[in-house]
Amino acid sequence: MPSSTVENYLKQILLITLEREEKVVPMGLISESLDVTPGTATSMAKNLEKEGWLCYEPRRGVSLKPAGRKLGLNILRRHRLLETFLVETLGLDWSEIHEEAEELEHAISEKVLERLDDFLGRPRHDPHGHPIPTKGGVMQRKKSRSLVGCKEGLSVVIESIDDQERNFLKFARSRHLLPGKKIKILSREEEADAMEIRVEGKMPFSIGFEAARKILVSV
Amino acid sequence: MPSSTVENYLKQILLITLEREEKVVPMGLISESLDVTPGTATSMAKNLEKEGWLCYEPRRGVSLKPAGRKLGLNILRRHRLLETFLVETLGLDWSEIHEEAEELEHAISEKVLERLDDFLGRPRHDPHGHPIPTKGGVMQRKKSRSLVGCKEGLSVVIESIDDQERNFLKFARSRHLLPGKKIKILSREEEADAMEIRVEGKMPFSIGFEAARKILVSV
DNA sequence: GTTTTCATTTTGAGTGTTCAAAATATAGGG
DNA sequence: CCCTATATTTTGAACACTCAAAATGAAAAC
Repeated sequence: MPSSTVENYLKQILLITLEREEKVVPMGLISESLDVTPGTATSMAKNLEKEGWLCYEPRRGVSLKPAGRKLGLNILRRHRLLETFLVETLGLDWSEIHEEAEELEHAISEKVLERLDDFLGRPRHDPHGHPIPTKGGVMQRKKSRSLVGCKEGLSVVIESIDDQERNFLKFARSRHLLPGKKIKILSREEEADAMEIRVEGKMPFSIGFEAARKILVSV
Repeated sequence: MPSSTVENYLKQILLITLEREEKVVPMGLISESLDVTPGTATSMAKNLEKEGWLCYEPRRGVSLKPAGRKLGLNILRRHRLLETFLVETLGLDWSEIHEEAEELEHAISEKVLERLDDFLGRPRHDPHGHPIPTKGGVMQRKKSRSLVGCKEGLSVVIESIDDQERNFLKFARSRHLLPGKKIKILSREEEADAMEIRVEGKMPFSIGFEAARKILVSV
């Protein structure tokens, strides 16, 4: 039975793999995202290789083997289902569910997870708009673009919010930047690193490129 | 923040303290109930003392300090609320919830726990009939007697089932031995170590003293 | 008052995970 | 081609928890 440390490494490596669309993940990204020193990530990578979860190529990085990918997806499923439960059923705030799910995902059994899935009505997306992998380990990956790349005048629908940071999520909710909402890009100011947008039915406001980058949309 | 190991030790020590109605808990009972070697229990007791949870008197045992008692009660609260949730909301079987709750109790935050408590309607007893400590750390202790000590002809109500063992719980449920059920003692056979009982509305059957001991009742 | 028995403690070691700091590769710029 | 900046690896140590097995203490049996 893999420890929660192992589970965290594999989940994070999976997320980085998907994000970069690149099989090999350099050690730096791992140590940074898990907040451990580089040396720790290296020694852990060797352990994970010995246990068959991934391949470790010195000075290049790691790449998930099928077993590691499967476990990573499974943890992601747990995480996202739990987040959904915390918001839908217990009414927790969008901005505080990540840390909670981070703990619970390692403690919940397969059996309880499936019951929870039933109870929630087998949702396909979590509250952030991220897809929930199926029990079989399948996760549909739609190529969504970031708000930051959208031209003036365009109307788009928010697909997901790609940041777990508390304060950013609070901001997003306060401006009604939620999955499913329609928004229009009123103007772009290249020099000011900002754009002006309007969420349907709300007041227009401006948002910096850095923040807009975290908002994924579909046309 | 106490580790789940610490939490487990304190919860178990609390349970033994309550059961024996004796402040000092000998090391043997601890190592047995947590399934660790005696040496491990001793060295852990020293750590727990250093951290202020309890007093350790060599060759006598440990006794909880207020902090340890409080944390123990808190873990017990988590455990029993989670068991209730697993049965009431997710429909898990009575006999399988103990192990599940055993894991989750260390991962759930205070905040989520209180939301869960609200969601469940602030139950006072878990599915086994055990009292759930309040948020403030109060647990009412009714002196209930065991079925094994009941005389022939007596009618009693089941208060709780004092065993977490899967197979025993399965047996109990199959015979409708559940908290709240009324039962009548039809006869006692001292020599046979068994008694014949009838659950209200069901067929009579006999139960050994060993099993009857685990069933707590009120007159 | 010895001896036996049983519970408990000590000792020495191992596992998994982590860090800080020193050593080493690799890629790019001069 | 060398030199520097950066990413990565190695080393040595620590922490929390665990075990097996030997040593000790205290109570019970003789």
